[in-house]
Amino acid sequence: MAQKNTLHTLSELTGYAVSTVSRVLTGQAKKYRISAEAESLITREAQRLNYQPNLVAQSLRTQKSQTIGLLVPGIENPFFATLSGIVIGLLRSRGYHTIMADSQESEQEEAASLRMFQGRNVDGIICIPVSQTPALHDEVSRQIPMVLIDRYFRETTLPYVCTDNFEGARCASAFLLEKGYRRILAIQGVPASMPNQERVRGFQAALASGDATGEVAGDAFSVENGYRQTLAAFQDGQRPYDAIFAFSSTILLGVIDALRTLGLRPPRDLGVISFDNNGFLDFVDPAVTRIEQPLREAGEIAVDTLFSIIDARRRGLPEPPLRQLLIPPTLVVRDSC
Amino acid sequence: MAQKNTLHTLSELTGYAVSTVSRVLTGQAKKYRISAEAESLITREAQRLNYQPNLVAQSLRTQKSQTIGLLVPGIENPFFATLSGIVIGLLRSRGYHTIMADSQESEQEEAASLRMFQGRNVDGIICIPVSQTPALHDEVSRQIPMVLIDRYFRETTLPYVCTDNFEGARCASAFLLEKGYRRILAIQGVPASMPNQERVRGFQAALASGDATGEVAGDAFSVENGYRQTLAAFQDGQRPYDAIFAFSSTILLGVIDALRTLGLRPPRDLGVISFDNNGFLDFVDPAVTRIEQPLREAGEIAVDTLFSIIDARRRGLPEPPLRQLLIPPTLVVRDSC
DNA sequence: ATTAGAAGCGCAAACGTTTGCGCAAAATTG
DNA sequence: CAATTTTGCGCAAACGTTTGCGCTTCTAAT
Repeated sequence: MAQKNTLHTLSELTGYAVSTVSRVLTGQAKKYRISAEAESLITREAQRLNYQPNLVAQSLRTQKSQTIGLLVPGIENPFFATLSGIVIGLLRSRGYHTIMADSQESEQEEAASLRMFQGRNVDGIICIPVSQTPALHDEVSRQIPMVLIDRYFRETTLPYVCTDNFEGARCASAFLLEKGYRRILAIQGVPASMPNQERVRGFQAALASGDATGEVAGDAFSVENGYRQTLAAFQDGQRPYDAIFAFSSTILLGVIDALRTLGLRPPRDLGVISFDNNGFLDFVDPAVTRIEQPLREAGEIAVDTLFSIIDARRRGLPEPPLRQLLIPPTLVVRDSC
Repeated sequence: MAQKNTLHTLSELTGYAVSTVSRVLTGQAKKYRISAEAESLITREAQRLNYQPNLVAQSLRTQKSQTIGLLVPGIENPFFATLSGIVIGLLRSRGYHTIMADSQESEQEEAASLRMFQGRNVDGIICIPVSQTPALHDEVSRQIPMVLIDRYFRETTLPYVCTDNFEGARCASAFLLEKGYRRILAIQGVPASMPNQERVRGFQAALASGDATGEVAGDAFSVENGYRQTLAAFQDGQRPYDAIFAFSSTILLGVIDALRTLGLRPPRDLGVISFDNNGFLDFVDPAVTRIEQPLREAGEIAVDTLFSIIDARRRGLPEPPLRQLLIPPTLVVRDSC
């Protein structure tokens, strides 16, 4: 069985008190005027034993954990996976660890995870919210700095950094109209989520100004949903739409699959446009015209914002100005419409 | 500022001792014969205050954490992201939380992460190893149950569950040969990693039996690597190979991209085959023939194995039989060769 | 009327740190 | 040489739990 080395064992081995050992190992030797002799003896012994401080005890004592909680609604979705990867990397480069939770789009799970974060003394939370009301988030964020990413609440005092989904959807829709499409089917994701609502709004705003018609269907950011909705719309050889606007790349895959089943081929038979960045979209046949979101930038801003709050609270300073940001996405034109 | 509720505050509010409160809230009321009256009062008050036990203190005291450490070599790779998602989900369904670390293919980072897991009292570790020698892993695993997934050490007493990469690569190569391809370029990932080495072996084993020739190039599981190697191989209009075997879906994307640049089109101009499962591969033009790995099954076995060890150690039982598993992958035939 | 057992609960130690305070010895000063 | 300061380090409390043990009080049995 491996050794369980504590300050106490080091104390016994070196003959110095636990407190002295602690001060040496936390680099406070100078500050507390520990002799060079003691310092080198202790560090040497710590090296030899591969001493690893018990982070749990440390955290209990200092009320910090060098850990950030990351809450996403479904890690299996490549969009969230990519975003998570970016955030985890950024946190790591700041010396912070990440504890991940997955709410699976469930408010229950979300609440449980937030509570768990509280109980774990995480130093901050980055959250893609699922719930409709910010009550719990507000409460938790009074104790632990939190910033929202990708989704946000309409009226909230929580900082957030999200894509300007309204503008993105408007822009995508306008592009379709410009290309001459007139009957557009938008296949949406989770209807209650803010990005989705904004995309619906953007879609409708673009339609409002012209003579085109549009409809919204669907209920999940999933391949299945894309498949199902497309099949349903084009059943019996009908062609009620001449373009499809998929609200995510997962939905898009379902659409493409369904179109193949139906024997329809974009852009010949109808136009297709999507949301989300995903390198794979360039390799789909045909390469998909899409709205790309600045994920890395969003991640960076979110992490920055989070740490500025953490920092301010630690030093007892007033909270930094509330940062609520909508980053404009960009249209990437390819061959699908 | 939000309330910081501890057993102590509940104790004061209800008039019962901290220990009583603790026992009630951990469901030990019967066991310790706490009166129904006390129990209901305490639970009621805990509800009202939204009491959330301090998991850090709990963990320090009980030496458990309800947390598993997950170490991957690069979360941005969709393959690892998918696998992570599966594992996180499985752990969650067992009531365990996940703390994720990313070694970025660096031994240094890997070591730091494993030490971090130790310091955090995680109850178990699931690891995709990066290091070449199992020394540290062996040491850590004496203290904390660990199972390897996806990659393993050649001679190790650590349990693992991985794809049978030799067989997968052999099978893919054999398929190419069968289709008549004779000059094959294999573009590999991280050369030192076990799956990669096994794939190289499988590739060479398949070639050995016939009259075909093959070469191995590349050094990373990345899109760039695939792109670079393909371009380098086919420069100056040369056609030294009639098929490419990409060792991962990321590499594959680079290959496809390069082929487009070069004006070559599979399967007409040459055959292409890949490793990895990734739903997107069906939507690439042309749909990619590939070796799919049973990710979910692997995740399930890994988690099962881990908990069987955790369980055995907790109850002081002997370790369960060492489980070292190679799961055979499956060939999925599409249109790229 | 004593006593044994049960019922109901509290004391205090322990988990491994960090840190304010204090104390003795050595060094410096007047 | 006495008084003061500096040097070097240890004591013990605290973070919030869990849990072995033991202390009362009550009931019931002898």
